[in-house]
Parts: sequence; structure tokens; C-alpha cells
Amino acid sequence: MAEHRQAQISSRKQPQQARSIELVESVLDAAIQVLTAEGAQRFTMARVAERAGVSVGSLYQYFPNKASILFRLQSDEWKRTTDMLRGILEQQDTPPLERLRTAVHAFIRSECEEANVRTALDDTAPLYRGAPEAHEALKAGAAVMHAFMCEALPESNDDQRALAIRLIESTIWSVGESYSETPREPAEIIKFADAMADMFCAYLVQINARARA
Amino acid sequence: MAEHRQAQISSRKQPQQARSIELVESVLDAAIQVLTAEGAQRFTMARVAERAGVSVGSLYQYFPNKASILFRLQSDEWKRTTDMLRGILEQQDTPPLERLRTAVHAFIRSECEEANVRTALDDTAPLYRGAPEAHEALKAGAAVMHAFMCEALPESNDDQRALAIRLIESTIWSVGESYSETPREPAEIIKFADAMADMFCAYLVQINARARA
DNA sequence: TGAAAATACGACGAAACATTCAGGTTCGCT
DNA sequence: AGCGAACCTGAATGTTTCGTCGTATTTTCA
Repeated sequence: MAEHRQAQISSRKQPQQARSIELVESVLDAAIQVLTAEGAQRFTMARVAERAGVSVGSLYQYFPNKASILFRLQSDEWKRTTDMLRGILEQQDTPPLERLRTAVHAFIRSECEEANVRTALDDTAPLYRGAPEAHEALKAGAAVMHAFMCEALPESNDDQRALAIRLIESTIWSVGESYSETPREPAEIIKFADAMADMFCAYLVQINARARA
Repeated sequence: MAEHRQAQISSRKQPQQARSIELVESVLDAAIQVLTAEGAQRFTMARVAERAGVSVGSLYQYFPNKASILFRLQSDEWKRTTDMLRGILEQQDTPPLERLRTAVHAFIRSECEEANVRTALDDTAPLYRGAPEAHEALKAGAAVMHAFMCEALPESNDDQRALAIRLIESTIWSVGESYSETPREPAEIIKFADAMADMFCAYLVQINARARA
């Protein structure tokens, strides 16, 4: 019984003319700036409008409410990250575990580089949690992981793979999220990512060993 | 440049008479109820006061602001959890990795059992993030893990151990947090916790094997 | 060119909240 | 009983914010 009214999150109408397309872009841009500079707490429609150099009314032409702007930012971010991971995990000329290591490094590094925005954006998650759109937006990531796991765990059945996917996927995302919450030295980041990759590799190797036995 | 003013989080004054001690307890109790029933978004001083059957002014006698109530809840929760983990991890008559498995199970289960409160409470984290009190409150947990790791990784040096601690500790906490965000079947929870324990064990075994080589 | 459609504006209404304070009540003690 | 300290009350204050609406401007295209 936690969340009561679920806000509308999809966009209100599509911009058609060039000026309105620019407007939407500058709004998204301003939203990131506000989030970075002021934090989730002080993210307001008025501030976004001011930074974007447009009026409040214009925001509501293309976004039904505050949550929809934030969800759009998060959604775009998920897409970028998923694409990055796909690019790494699908390189079939490198051994799977090496690819996984590269992916972990890339993920953690990118998470730490934009730590400010990420943290602020995560703070706003309650505003659109449980929305079907959110669930939908993460399907792509699961698909990438699924394909990868079929390679990395060739002798396992679907259940085992599904479990490994859920574990590794949620570890990467949520640990990355919390790890980037405090500022880190580059050298420290590398060590941590390596340890995480070590852990994943040890786990996958063990699963394969057991499947073979 | 995210958070601007850091709210006072320590308690305002200590209750002395019996009636005020009861008051503080009923406030904390009411706070949990409000959080569970209404979510972080609708957690307000007025609602807490109403549920506790006291007036708003009374809240401010013992808590300087809203954040301090929420931090108190989180802090108590951390303490309970740490104590539970200590109880499990310090049983020196069981093999380390078995203890770790038990601890992981206990943690994930308890996290899922109170999923509603936990999630709502986590949503309020931004209100007291970065406060020195928060950092302090987690020291105890790190100490427990440190003692455990000295047993589990007897041949490693301090740097390696510190890395393993950070990795495993943050994985347990943050994955547990995100895992409990959606409702789970008991059987599913057990499988997931087992997989997580498998992963940790494989990792620790590998570190030991390398140290010995 | 001129009208219809699209876009942009920003003052304003309404609601929600955190926190304070002046004044009243109860407790503990002599 | 009587006094000071601890405690409790809740209306009032001041602020913040979301989202709307009537109007003004710009673009499109016949």
C-alpha cells in the first residue's frame, strides 16, 4: 500500500515544427543541469523552464508532469548504457569472461564519471516507480544479458541461466549506483571494478564446472 | 554541488519523564506506520503526529525536523541488522563460508519481509545523505565484516581484504535493497540468496587459491 | 496574403507542508 | 499546598510548488 496515484509518464504530444523540437531538447538539457546543480530536492518545473529559457506553460505542452521529464532522462540513460553494454558483450571474437570484465569496467567508470546526475536522478526514482513504462524500458538490457549468458554458460539450463542473469545484472546496476554515491579516485575505481569482475568470473566458472561434473 | 543546506539530524533533547519517553516511542511507531501505509512521498509531520495521537508541536520537542525522525528509523534498522549479522558471522564453530551463506539468507529474507517500509525508508535517504552521523552509524557493520574476513581470507593482506569487504558488503546491502523493491515468492527468495552466496563463496575460494599459489 | 494550426507565454489559483510560538497543563518535589 | 521545570497543544505563518488557462505570437499552406 505504498504508492497511491500513478502519474502519467508518457509524453503529452509530439513536437512537429523545428522550434518545438529544439524546445524539447533544450528542456531535457536544462533538466540535467538543474539536477546536477541543485539536486533532486530542488528540481522544479520553474527552475527547468528558467534554465531552458522557455516558459512553464511550454513544458506542459510536451510533458504531462514533472515525473515524465525525469523518467525521460532516466529512460534515455538506460538506453545509452544498454547500448554500450551490448557493444561490449556482443564482440564474439573475445572470450566471454574477458568481455564481461570490460563491460564491468566500462559500466562502473561511466557511473562514477557522471556521479552527480546519476545520484540525483536515482533520488527521483520514487516518482515513477512501478510504472509499466519503466519495466518495459529495462527489457532490452535483460535481452543483452540473456544472449551473453547463453555463451558464457553453454551447458546450463534456462533456469540456472535466468538466476545468474538476475544476480549479475542486479549486482552491476545496484552496486554501481551505490558505489558512485561517494566520490572515488580513478585508481580506486579500477581496483573495485576488477574485484567485481573477479567475483563474477569465479561464479560463472564454478557454475560451468558443476554443470560439467 | 548537489546538496545545499545540511539539516540537523541529531535529537533535540532527551525525554526525561515517563510520558515523554512514551511519546517518543509512539512517534517512532507512528512514523513506521505512516511510511508503510502512505509511502515516502506522503510522510509528513502532521500525519505522524495524528497517528501517534500527539500534536505537531510535540514532535519538535524531541526531533529538530522531519529528516531526524527518518534518520532515527534508518539508524535503528541498521543497528538491528548489524547485530543480526554479527550473531551469525561470529559463530566460530561453523566454517566461514557456511556462516556467510546463512548471513546472506537471513539478510535477504529480512529485507523482503519488511519490503514496504524498507523501500519507503530508502526513498527518504536523500534527506540525510552525507550527514556525518550516517557515516558513523555504518562503522559497526564494517567492523563485523572485517573480523569475518580475517578468518575467511587468512592468507591475504589488508588491502585485498579491504577490497573484498567493500565489494561483498556493498553487494549485500544494495542488491538486497533493490531486490526487495518488487514482491517475491519465498521459494524464489531462497534460490536468489543461494545464488548470491554461491557467488561470494566462489570469489573467496578463488582469492585463497591465488594467495596460496 | 490571410486564415487556421501550432506554439509560446507567464500570471494565477490552489494545495501541501515544515516549523514556530504563545499559552496552557502535568509532574516531581519540598 | 505550592513552585519551578518539563511537557504538550494546535492555530498561524510563510514558503514552495504543481499545473492551468486565456492570450499573444509564429508558422504553414492554400
